[in-house]
Amino acid sequence: MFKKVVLVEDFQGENQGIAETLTEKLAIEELQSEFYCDKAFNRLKVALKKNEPYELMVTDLFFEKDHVDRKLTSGRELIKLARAQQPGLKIIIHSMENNPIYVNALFKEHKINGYVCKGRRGMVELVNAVNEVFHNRTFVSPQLNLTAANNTVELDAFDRAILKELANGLTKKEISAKFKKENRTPNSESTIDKRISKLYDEYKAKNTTSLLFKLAKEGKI
Amino acid sequence: MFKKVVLVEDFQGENQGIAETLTEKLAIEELQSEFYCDKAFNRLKVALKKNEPYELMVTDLFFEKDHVDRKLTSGRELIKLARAQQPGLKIIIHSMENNPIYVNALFKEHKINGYVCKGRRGMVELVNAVNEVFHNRTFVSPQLNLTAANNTVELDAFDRAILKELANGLTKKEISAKFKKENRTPNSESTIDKRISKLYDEYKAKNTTSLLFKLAKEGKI
DNA sequence: TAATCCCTTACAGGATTCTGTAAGGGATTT
DNA sequence: AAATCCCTTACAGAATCCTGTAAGGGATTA
Repeated sequence: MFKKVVLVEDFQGENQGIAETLTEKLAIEELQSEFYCDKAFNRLKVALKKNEPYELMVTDLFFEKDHVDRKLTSGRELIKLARAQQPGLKIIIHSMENNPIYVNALFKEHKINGYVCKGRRGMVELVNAVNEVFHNRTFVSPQLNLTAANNTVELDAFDRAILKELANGLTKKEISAKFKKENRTPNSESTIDKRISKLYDEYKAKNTTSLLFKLAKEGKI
Repeated sequence: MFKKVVLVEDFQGENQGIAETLTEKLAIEELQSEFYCDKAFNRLKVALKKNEPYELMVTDLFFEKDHVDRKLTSGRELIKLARAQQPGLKIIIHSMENNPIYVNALFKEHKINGYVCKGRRGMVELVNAVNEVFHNRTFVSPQLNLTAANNTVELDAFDRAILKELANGLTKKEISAKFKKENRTPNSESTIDKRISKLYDEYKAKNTTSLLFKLAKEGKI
């Protein structure tokens, strides 16, 4: 089993519960609990320098903001840097996020090794995940169903820029004017119109209202 | 200190962490961990019958649905029944919810004794909360700031009905027609117009799009 | 060079939204 | 009974949204 593991989770209760599971059920010898991404990344870096690298990182994705200054504000950023620095590190995510699209992206982009949803069976699954990952396999919470139809399309920068202004209540004419003023292009009302219409199709929305609602609900914006 | 405590929390990791805190840090002698509201309520009932009632309940608010059938689906329902059955029971809520309006309502309607936000300092706060409540005081997580300006207004049933249809992309005319068909009242286009306009003021939205976006983001709908 | 594709832009008209005025009815107050 | 308040409803005009057609330019391909 893994000997050296770092746990990154900001919720105190959850952190404690996971730590107990990892040390009791899985007999991890050296477990380092962290509450901030920056601190965790530092741990990884120092350990690597000393030639005593961590073997596994278990991390959350979303971290609450507080009075402490931070460079890394999300698990995603932490993972990116950690991967770049130490390609062999095993990474398991333990998070509330249950959007298959998002999770899929993490597997593809950052080569994570496991994904566990927080929930009723969170600890049972985590134990399984650690075991699987230890044997060089991947693990995904069953409820996620990653293979299911993920026919949604990614939003590009232009889409996002438009959606942001729509969310603020600007009309298309106003958005066009704003883009022109800020020398952003494309910026004509027609093109903006066309883009939004395309999004209607892609997200099966009938109008801007339902589009923004759906995207907000899915956490895409 | 309390001797007999029931903990109701569906997330396995969190449940474990809290249990450890309560038994280790607070020396609770008899702690019962439950993952479902129904089971917790049963525990309370049986203990009361035996004349060995629980003194404190620590509970979450939101419980994930799974394959197990359930009558009580939320902490709120559990609290209501528990209060009715055993008015002297102390209740502390430990939840993600950080909407002051909602928390305020819980204090007013159900006379809860403490409210702790899940988060970085969750366990520290929980220990404080239990101590305060033990001495017949109340506790609220500092970040909640219950007294602060809560100028947001609750959405009533009519508001919600309208917003739901708007989110689905129906026009006001369609909503009006639908309400008429379903014999729901009020149902005129004008009244629906007026209601939505009122919501613009209350939520500082410029149009339906920004209104739905804001409400979705705030988790109100 | 011509053909084709894709993106941007313009324009237009029918539908919908947004906002204001106004009228009627029920409940409460004077 | 009269006055007042609040909610519902109708209507209307200006602004905005939504959709379709069409034209122009750059890039790629034949």
